[in-house]
Amino acid sequence: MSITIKEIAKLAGVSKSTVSRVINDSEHVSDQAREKVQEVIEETGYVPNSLAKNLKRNKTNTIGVVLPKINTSTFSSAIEGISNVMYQNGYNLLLTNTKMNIEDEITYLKLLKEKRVRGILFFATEITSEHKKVLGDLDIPVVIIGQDTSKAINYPCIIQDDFKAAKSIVSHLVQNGHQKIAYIGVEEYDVAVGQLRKQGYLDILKKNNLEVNNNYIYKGDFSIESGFKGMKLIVESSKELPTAVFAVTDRLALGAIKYLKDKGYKIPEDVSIVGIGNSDISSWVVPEITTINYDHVKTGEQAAGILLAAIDGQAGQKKSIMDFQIVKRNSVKEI
Amino acid sequence: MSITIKEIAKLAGVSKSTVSRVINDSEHVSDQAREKVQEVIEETGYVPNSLAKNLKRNKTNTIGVVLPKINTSTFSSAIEGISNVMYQNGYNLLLTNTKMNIEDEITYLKLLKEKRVRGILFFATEITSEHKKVLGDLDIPVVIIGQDTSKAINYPCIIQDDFKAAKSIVSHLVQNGHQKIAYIGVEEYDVAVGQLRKQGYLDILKKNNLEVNNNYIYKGDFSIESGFKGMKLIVESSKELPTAVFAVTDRLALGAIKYLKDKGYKIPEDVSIVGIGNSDISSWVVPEITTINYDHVKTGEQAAGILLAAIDGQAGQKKSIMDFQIVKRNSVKEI
DNA sequence: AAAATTCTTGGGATCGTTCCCAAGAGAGAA
DNA sequence: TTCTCTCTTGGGAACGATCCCAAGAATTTT
Repeated sequence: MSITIKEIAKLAGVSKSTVSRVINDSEHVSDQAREKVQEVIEETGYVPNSLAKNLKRNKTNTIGVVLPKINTSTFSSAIEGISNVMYQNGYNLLLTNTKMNIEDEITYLKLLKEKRVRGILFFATEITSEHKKVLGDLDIPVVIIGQDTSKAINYPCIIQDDFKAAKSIVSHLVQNGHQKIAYIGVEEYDVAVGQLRKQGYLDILKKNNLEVNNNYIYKGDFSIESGFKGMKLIVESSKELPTAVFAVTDRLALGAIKYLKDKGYKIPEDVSIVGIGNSDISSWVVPEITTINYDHVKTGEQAAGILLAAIDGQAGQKKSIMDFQIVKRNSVKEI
Repeated sequence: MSITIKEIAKLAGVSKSTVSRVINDSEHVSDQAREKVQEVIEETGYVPNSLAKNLKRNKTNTIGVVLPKINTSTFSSAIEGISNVMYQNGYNLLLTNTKMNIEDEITYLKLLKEKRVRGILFFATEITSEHKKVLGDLDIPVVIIGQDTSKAINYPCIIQDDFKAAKSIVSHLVQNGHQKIAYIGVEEYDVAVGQLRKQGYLDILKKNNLEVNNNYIYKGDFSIESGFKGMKLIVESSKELPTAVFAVTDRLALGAIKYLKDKGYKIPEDVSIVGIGNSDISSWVVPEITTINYDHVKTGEQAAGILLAAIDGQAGQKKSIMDFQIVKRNSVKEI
C-alpha cells in the first residue's frame, strides 16, 4: 500500500489541497509551504497515483495501439515513430498484439475503451462490418494505419501509396528494356500488398502493351521461403525464363534470388529482380536489390501527429498518403 | 462523458451493486435481474471504467516495459513473446521507449510507478548507481532482461549465455583447423555483447595456445556498416589475411562479407565467417552464415513467466540463463 | 408452523486524487 | 479605521467503480 497525498499533507502540516497544488505546479502556494511539501515528498518517495488523478480528471494520457504483429520491421519501425511523437507530447503507449487474429481486434478495442485511452492507433489488415460497428460507437479518436478505409469508415487513415510504388518500380524495369516480367506476390485479402501492388504491375504491363503470362504470376505468403518457392514454380512452369522479376516485398525478392543463385543463374545478368520495402538487408545482399523505400518511422510519426490533432478536436484530412522513393541499386540490368 | 454503472442501474431498475455483480460474474444474482442488466448494457453499449475499478481494487492489470529501442529484431521478438504470455494471463503492456537514453529510464520507471503497474520488465543496457536506487525503492516486481545484474540488484534477471555461445562458435572454427581468427566486435560498455563475447573469443584462443593478434581485433558499433569497416581495417592493417572471422552479430558478419566480396575474396574458400544471432537474413545470404541461435521470443516468454510468478509472490531463481544452438551452415571451410 | 438457513438485494463507505468554494490573512486604498 | 482586493489555505464533494454489511425474501429444516 503506497503512501497517499493525505499522509504527505499531514507530515508537511498542510492540507491535501496544498499538496495537490504543489504537485501540479499550481499558483497560489507560499514558497514556505511549497518547500516543506517538496521536502516531505522527497523524503518519503511519494509518487502520486495516476489512477485516481485520471479518474477525477476524466481523461488519461494513454494511447492505445492495436497491431497484428510486433516483430516485423514494418510494424516495429512504425511504433518507434509513434512512440517518439507520443512521448514528446506526454502520452504513453498501451500495446495490444492481435497476432493476426481478427476477433481479438474487437476484444482489444473494447479493452482500450475500458482503459479510457485518449486515442487509438489501429494497424488495419482487413475491415469487416463488425469492425465498423465497434469502431463506430467507440467514441474515442482513432487513426487507421496501413489500409485505405476512407470510404468505409469515418476516421482518418494513413497509407503507403502501394499502387503508385508498384507502378514506379515496374516502369523502371520496362524502361530498362524488360518485357518478360514475372510477379511474385501475396494473397489478395491484404488490399495494400496483395491487390494494389499487383494492380500496379498489371497496369504498367497494359500501358506498355505487354502480354500477361499466367505462368509468370505467383501468389504466396510473406515469408522468404515463399519467394524461393514462387521463383521455382515460375522457372519450372514456363518455357522461357523471364528477364525480370517484380517481387512485392524485399523478403520475397531475397527468396527468389536465393533460388536463382542456387540454380546457377546470375543476377542481374540472367534475371533482374526488384522488391519493395528497402529493408535493411536489401542493400547488403549481393547483388544489392533495387527497391522502393517507405519510411515507416515517419509514417508512425505522421499517424501520431494526426491522432494528436484529432484529440485536440482538429478534423484534418481523411486520407494521408505517404510518399516513397525508388532506390536504384544493381539487381536490374539494362537490356 | 461515458455512461456509468449508476445509470445502468437506474435503467435496469436495480441497484449499482447488482450491476456490479453482473459485470463481474458474481453469484447471488437472480436470472431475471441478470438478464435485464445485460440487456441494458447491450443496448447502451456501456463499458466499465477500469480506472475506477483499479483504484478501488488497488491493483491494475498493466505490465510496464522499459526498453531502449523498439525496431530491432531482438527487442521486438522479445516483446512478441512477452505479449503472448501476458495477454494470456490477462495483462496489458505499457511500453516505454528510452531511445538508448539512460536518464529517461529513471523517468519512465517513476512514471510506471505512477501508473501503478503490476510489474516491470526492464531491458537493461547498463546499470548505474542511480538505477539501483530507483529500482530499489520501487516496490513493484521487476525482471531484468539482457544483462546479468544478479550481483548488483535484488531482482531476477534473464540473460543469454553470451560467453558460452562465443566459445562454442569460436571452438567450431578451431575444430575446423582455423588458427588465424579475427574478431569484429562492439564497444565494451555493453557487457553482454561487448565483453562476454570477446572474452569467449579470447578464452578459446588461449585454451588452444593461439596467438592474439591485435591487428585482427576490431571494435565498432552494431551497424552493418561497422562490420564492413571493421573487415576493411583488419584486411588493410594485417600482412596476412585471417582464415576466419568471428563477428559478434550477424549484421556485422554481413557487413564483413560484403567487404570481402567487393574485394573479390571468396567465402568460405578464402575466409570463413561466423556470426551470432541467427537473424532472418543469415540463412538467405550467399553463403548462408554459420551462427548461434538465440530464441528471443522464448526469452520474452520466460521473462514474462518469471515476472508473473514474482507478482504472485513466488521468489524463483535470481538468474536464468537461456540456452542456444549453434547453427552450422556454409560460411565455414574446413582447413 | 416456527426456526434456521440461504439467496438476493440495496445502501453507503471507500479508493486517492482534483477542484470548487469559502474563509482567513495581509496589503493597499480611501 | 474600515473597506476592498489579492493571496493563501483548508474542507469537502465529486470521479465511477467495489465490496462489506444488513435486511428482506425465499427456501429448507425441525
